[in-house]
Amino acid sequence: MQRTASDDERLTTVGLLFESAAGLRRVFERRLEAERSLSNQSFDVLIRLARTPGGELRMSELAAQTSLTPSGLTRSVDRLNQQGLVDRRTCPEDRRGAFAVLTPAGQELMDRAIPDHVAHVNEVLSDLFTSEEEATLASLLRRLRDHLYDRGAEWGLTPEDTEICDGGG
Amino acid sequence: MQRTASDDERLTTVGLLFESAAGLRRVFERRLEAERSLSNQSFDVLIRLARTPGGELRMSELAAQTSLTPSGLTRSVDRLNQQGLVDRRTCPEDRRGAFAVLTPAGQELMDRAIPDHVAHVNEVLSDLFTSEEEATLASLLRRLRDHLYDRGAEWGLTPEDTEICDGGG
DNA sequence: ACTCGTTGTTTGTATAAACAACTATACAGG
DNA sequence: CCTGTATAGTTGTTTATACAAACAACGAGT
Repeated sequence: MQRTASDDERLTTVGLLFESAAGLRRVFERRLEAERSLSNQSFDVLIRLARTPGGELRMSELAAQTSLTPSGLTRSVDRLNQQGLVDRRTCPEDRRGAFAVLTPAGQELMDRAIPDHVAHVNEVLSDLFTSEEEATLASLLRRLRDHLYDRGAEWGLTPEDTEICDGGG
Repeated sequence: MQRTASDDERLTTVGLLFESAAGLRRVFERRLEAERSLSNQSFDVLIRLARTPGGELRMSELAAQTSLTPSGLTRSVDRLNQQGLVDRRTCPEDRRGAFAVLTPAGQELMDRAIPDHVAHVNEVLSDLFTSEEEATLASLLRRLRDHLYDRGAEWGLTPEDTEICDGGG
């Protein structure tokens, strides 16, 4: 195997990636919980609905986008439904299928939550990277992600493990 | 707020970071489960014990290093104990305390698992980045992690959220 | 020694997760 | 049509997680 960096550098880089992701996730989690009483997962579901014209998506599509299992999504939507943020709508053309659809309350919540989230991301990352550095980071990470997702099968990942959900977060 | 990149670039970068970390985590998880019947979490606990002279660590230390809650670590060590990989040893100087210590079987397992893991990391990342690119990525991620962990309190993180566990993987 | 407050770890309880089994619907072939 | 098979979602069961309470042991001050 051709190595372009030492074993230790590699392990450290991977460790840093995990720590950075975990740190960011926790920061956003806290804020969402404190300000909106929303779990990261709920927000992830809601933001995908909010970004879809009509505010509705098939359950299976939503499951793939959020990296949730079908049963996980069913229960996540159950909870959101109990909170009055999401409704189910049976698909007219395929009566097996169901749409998850934002309620007016859910839409209204996200109309406020999304700009806040964007501002929060900017706040957390402000003054940390130059524009050029940020572009470099994005480019390197994109290559890593694409590499993992393109060749995922070689490393034992199933297709649904490699669903890509851009802009998520 | 001074912005050095557009909102969308920022969100995309964050999304890429999450997807990269999730992808890597899944790849390692599959391999560890398939070849060693070990969860990522178990491996994380074991690797820290294996890297400690004597192969033992206080429960609280281990919890901090693995980002597990104390109760989570208790249960994790319970499972490892049932598998015969870890034992508990009461601390002589402070009888409240307990050490988690690798059993011979656990030590032997890790003697084989760690080199395999390093090889796997190299395999997954081989031919993806140049040495220079990898150094750049590590440097940018380090700044991000340090930024998050230094200023974590501002974003609502508690001290134990920001324990640093280098080389983890 | 006795009490008070603190610390390290474990346990009780509720919430959430994954996996597999199930229901209902769709579709394809005879 | 009728049957077999695949697909969309849901539900049952088991397992893991976090939070808080319990417990045991330490240390300081009296």
